[in-house]
Amino acid sequence: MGQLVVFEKDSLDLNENIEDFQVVPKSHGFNVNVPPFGHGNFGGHENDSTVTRNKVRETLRLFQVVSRKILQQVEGNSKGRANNSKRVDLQASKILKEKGKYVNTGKQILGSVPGVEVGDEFQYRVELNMIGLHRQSQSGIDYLKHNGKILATSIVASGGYADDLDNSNVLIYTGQGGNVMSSDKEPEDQKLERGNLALKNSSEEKNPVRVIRGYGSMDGRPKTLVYDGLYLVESYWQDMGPHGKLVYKFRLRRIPGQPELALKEVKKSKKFKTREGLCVDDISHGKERIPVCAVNTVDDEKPPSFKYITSMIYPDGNLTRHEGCDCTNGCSDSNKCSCVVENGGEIPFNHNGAIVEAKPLVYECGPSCKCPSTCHNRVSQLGIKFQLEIFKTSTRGWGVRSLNSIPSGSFICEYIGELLEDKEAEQRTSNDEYLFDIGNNFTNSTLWDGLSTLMPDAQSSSLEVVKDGGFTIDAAEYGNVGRFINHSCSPNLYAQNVLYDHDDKGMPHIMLFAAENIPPLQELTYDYNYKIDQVFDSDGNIKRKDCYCGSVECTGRMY
DNA sequence: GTGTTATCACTGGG
DNA sequence: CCCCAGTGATAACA
Repeated sequence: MGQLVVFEKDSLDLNENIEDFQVVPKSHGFNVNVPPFGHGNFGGHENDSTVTRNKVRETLRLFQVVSRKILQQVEGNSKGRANNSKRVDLQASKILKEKGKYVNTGKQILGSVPGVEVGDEFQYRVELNMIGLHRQSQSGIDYLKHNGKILATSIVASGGYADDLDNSNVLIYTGQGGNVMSSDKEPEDQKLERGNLALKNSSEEKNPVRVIRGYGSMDGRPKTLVYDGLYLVESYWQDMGPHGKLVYKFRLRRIPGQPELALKEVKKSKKFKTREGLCVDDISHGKERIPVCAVNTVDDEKPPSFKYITSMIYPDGNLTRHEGCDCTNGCSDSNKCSCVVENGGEIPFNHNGAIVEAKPLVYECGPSCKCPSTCHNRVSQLGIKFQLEIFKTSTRGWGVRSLNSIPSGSFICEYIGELLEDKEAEQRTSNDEYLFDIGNNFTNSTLWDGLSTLMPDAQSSSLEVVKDGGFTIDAAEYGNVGRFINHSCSPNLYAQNVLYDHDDKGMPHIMLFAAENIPPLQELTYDYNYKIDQVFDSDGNIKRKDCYCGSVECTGRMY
């Protein structure tokens, strides 16, 4: 057996890494894989690594939906039996493990993990475990044994100790042990064993160590874990800890050549006000609660002009008013609240405002309900929550991205414009780019394949499917930020039909929600759901449009 | 194999 | 917001 590990430049192959370590002569040092930035949708080739990427995304997406469903039950707006445990993360991960949805389950991996990219975000430690990024459920240092010697594979820097979490490429990490975290035991000197020993060995062997950083306070609720890439352990020493006992300290330096974290880029640009310099102006002209900037670093083009509106324009006539509920003390009672009943007995959102799962149609409480605007059954009607900006892409015109991290299930924005009957839509000459065909909007997309096998009761049979109403939303002249969101065959958003102010099921509001955790500056996309050779012009000829989303699933044609 | 223990979790209450 | 105790699952270790 040779030395350690790791990855020749072209050996991203998952199976090789799992079956056994590759042998690289020590003198060559470590050849580090630098994965592409973002979610790997751009310019990818169909090979094992992109396939693995999709598996990782699917596993995480399923986990997020399942954990939200369990949380929904725990929060008590459910008819189901109450579950005692509040650890929705652990319950959800157990289900996925039983169903064999874990990824990278072979031997532990030193270096990059297939399918995981710098900047990927997570909400729970167990997510790291599910995809083989960091196996320890609580411990911050993960390691493997190779030829009788233990080597660190990954660390989680959550700020539980006084670690240096600044924006530099250097991280000072405190070792484990010594009863530092437990209050009921006497603190003692940390020993050079377990994780501490592994980091020491990694320092000597100069093998790459994955770093996952936690942002947000330990007890403050919103916490995000971000995969920060590969580091080398430069040095280690003993230091006096805050409790008067010796602790180990490790200095890690980020390996150059990896993409910068978008999180840091955004912070930096805000600090130096460069983003304000990029921002042409608020395209909503103050109509959104949060300004929507336009940035263009590609060319001189200005955003196209249109009239910004924040609510749908309906044709003259008779929209049936939504019959509201009479709840004055919360809308959680599945029997009393008529809106909850329409949703199949459960509020489709968690208390933090995340949608639980995709449904054919969601009923929010509305203007004719007696409940206040703080009702948990009002989410998408309240407008944009994230700092969105439109930006010029290199191949697909303008696109939309967020400056904030977006947790899976979050509401993004409505697709707003003029509602037209399809007859009228055909007569208009609006650019296809700014049309949304409501009939296309099937929620049973491939995004959620596999969910039903995990949660047998996932879809209640009583829910109606939106009929093909023959309506189109035209956002060419009047619209909102939603008109700029591009299509992708491998999207990170999905379109959800919602009713709250009227009852016409054929023309629901089109609300876009996050289908996964989305890092800052990653382009937001959804599946336009066109069918190839099913789009016609006014003369009845088949129309074609090429797709440039660049994802593995992309057929090259949008329609 | 099987029991024991350590662990930069997580939750909810005060 | 901060601190704390109670409940936990997982993997390493004996």
